[in-house]
Amino acid sequence: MDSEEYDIEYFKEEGFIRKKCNNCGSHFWTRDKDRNICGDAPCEIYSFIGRPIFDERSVEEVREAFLSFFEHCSHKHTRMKRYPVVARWRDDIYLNIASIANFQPLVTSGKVAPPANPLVISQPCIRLEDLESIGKTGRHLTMFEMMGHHAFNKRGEEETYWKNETVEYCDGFLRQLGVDMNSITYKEAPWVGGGNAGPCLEVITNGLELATLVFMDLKLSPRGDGDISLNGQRYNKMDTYIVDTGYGLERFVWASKGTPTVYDAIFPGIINELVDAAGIEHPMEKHSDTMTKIASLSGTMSSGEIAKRLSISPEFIKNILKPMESIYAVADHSKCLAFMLADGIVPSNAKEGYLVRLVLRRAFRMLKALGIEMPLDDIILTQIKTLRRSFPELENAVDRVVEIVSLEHRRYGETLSKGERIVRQKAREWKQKGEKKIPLDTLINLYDTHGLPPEFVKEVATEQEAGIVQVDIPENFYSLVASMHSGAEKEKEKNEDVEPFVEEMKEKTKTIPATKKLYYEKPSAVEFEATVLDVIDDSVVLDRTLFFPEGGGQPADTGVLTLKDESRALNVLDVQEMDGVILHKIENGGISKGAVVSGHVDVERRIAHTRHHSATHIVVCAARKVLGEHVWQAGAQKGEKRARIDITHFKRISNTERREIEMLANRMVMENKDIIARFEDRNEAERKYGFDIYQGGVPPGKKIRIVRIGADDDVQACAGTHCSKTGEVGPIKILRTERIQDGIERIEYSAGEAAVEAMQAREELIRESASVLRVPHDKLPSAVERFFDEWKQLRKENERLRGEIAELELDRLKGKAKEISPDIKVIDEILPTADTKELRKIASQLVEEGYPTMLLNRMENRSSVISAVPSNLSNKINASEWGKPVYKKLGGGGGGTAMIAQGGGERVEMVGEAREEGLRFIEAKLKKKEKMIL
RNA sequence: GGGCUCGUAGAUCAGUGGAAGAUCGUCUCCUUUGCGAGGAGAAGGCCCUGGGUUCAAAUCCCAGCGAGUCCA
Repeated sequence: MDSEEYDIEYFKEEGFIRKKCNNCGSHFWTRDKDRNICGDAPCEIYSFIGRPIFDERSVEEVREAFLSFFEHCSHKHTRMKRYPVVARWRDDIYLNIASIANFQPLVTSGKVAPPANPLVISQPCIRLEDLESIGKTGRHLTMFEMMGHHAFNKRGEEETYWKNETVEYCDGFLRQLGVDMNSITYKEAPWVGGGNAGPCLEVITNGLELATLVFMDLKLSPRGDGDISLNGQRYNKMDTYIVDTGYGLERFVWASKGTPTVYDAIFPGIINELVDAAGIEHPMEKHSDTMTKIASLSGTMSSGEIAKRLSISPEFIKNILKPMESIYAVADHSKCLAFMLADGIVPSNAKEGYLVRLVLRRAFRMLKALGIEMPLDDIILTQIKTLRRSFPELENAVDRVVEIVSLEHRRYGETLSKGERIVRQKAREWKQKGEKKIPLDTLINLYDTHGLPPEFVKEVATEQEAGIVQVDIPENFYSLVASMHSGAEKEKEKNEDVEPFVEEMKEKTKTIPATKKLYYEKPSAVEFEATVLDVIDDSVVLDRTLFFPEGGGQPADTGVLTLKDESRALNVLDVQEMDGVILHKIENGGISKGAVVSGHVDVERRIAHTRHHSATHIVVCAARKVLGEHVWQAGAQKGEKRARIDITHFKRISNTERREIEMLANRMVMENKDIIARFEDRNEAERKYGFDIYQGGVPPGKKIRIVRIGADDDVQACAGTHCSKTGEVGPIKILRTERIQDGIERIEYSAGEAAVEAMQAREELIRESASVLRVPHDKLPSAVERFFDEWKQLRKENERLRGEIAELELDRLKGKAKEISPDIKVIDEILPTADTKELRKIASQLVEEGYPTMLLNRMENRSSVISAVPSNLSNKINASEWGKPVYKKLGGGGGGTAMIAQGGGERVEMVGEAREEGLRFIEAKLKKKEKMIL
């Protein structure tokens, strides 16, 4: 990046000098002519520990100072409310990682006007990249507030402000706080992130980076042919250029207090509670010198290096530093969880829900290791009590937070106790096999499939009762797991084939004016006239249309287009929208530009879709009322006969809840509320209704279509077709609920005629079942139960009787034994009705009494054979070989041991011959033996 | 969105193609003044559902339903 990017007038006016860091080689600006290093860690140690940079301020004070500074500076910034920590308006990230993330990608690309310009905000952000470092480094936080002032500029329009003012304001704000101006350095550090990039200045004092001033004016070029190269990727200039600043709220508070860690600065209360609960002492009480030294170095080197440098004893690390790290991490995690859960994230095995579970389980683990009994939900509630002054909305969620956290705690406990059993058993297995160590792939497998961290496996496996098996945990364990998974990722390439096609169609439709959407203006019309603007392959573009294109889970309309002149009808198979241009895919071609057509929409299909779409809004609304505010639509599909929505919820929807949702939904129908759909200004809509309107996704554009039911019972951004009154939806019948993922429930339902049909189908099911059993409908459950019980009893009775028959058969069969050679009496019989089990039972009895036995049965379509030989004859006859020719005769196979074998075949008519075959075999065998003996 | 693992007695699990098992719990009897403990015995299984392969499937294959877990 060129150095003139940082050629900023304010620096010159103020007498800043551009220097090159003697240590790291990066360029920086400073007022101090004697300064030769950039001032950033690791080039400089934290010099503010124990020596605050400015007067002590609380989190609230710093935040307010920042927001009002920018509200009242010469560019009057508008103060914005925070956005949620879960980035539901974006499909590339789950969590809100920066204040600018609120405005990506639609505002930053210039497609949507900013909600205010310039603006200032303090945005709670969550970053889990450095999860492992939390508590250890003293500066990492999973959840922090990024204070930012943003100015959105567009080329060719009047500039709000750019680099010069940004630096001037930063300087001014630091001066107002009382920071020594000579200590400040502005370090040049090109910034890259989220598909954008630009020059950037890091604002540093006393070794601590307080803020980042980004001048975002580049975007990643999709084909890699951009003019500007950064970090090995090509970028192009954007049409917009944006001031994106990030001031670390917690860092300012830390700098003002000079505590050893940022955690001590922002959660002193929680930390004291945890220290007490763990029964230890905060090391600052007795070892404040050591702690201050460690803290000063913590930005510069790893904890291992620090320990070496300061010759800290391993005992001190184990007994004092390690527990403190966990306490810091719990304090941090509990705040992170407060925001995640209150903003509606539901724990799950997928997506953002997995992230919240990850943090939850880390916190549980550390609390357990610290021996703290206090439940995590109590700690989170304490956090919320502190936070509610600034974020009163968190308090609305306390009941849900408590429920989710204790539920997750229970689940985690179950996972661990199950894991304990698994590990113990595996350990025993290895012990028996003589293995001393658990193999690495097993260790990885235990984590991957059962969620058992290697530390846990080690703990259990080395216990006395498990047999003390060695466990070696490699340093890079977690990256090994990660690399194992990355192998399967190449599958995704399929999607890339679709992209060029979409690009191509976009290119082709680019010059065509947007189609007029009659289906919004006249929702109930079914016929229209239009002119053909263009024909692309088998798709027709009209100047206006009633055909609804597929979108938002609503399938496309079908119908016919009739050519005015020829009165020829063309079937419309599919309708798609490309950047406002609607493509009608037709079955039979022969249509040309300029033709006038009349269109006719398949009205039955359309109405069914419309009902199901309105029903979807009603069901989600009912579900939110029954289950809670955290319910968020995670996908939807409408059809003619049924529709489904996936919603986030932390447990299974019970039978009662399902019925309650159904009742509430139908009540909304019966109240015949108005459904009003109209286009509204996006920013205004967001202000009025909040981000809950984006349940079905975030539509592009400055204006968005808002669908409201009743007195704003439900408000959503939605492009679909809707009834004008809820009464038109007709009955709503929930068909089933399904758990498609942990934390996501799918509700399937029918509306209108389809609902009546569904109810009739169910009724028919009951009627048929009842008539089979010849009982009235209401006796069905008791009758089924009775039949099932009786069936079980009869089955047992049957088994018992067959046993008795077997006993009785014994004498009869013994009487029919054939003396083939002296002292050897063979029994071979066909017992047509006996089952295999019975044959076996009888045969084993006879064998015990010394008879070689072969028994056959004759079922409807197969015949089974059992052959058994007493042990004293097993050297002469092999039961398995004896059976072979018999199975063959029956057209099947079989086998077994020399003592007992079984088999059979499907040629039941051959049973008699098969039996003779068996007899011949054994005669031959015994006679031969006899001869040999003779 | 992708991967892996698991569904067998009330509970926890063995069994991995040739007669459904163990431990705990339950019940009955013995022992005891009673409880506990001990001894003897018994009951309790659509081996998740549906297809397929096989002479034969709890076991192998496919699909579904249910549960757990890891990764993006």
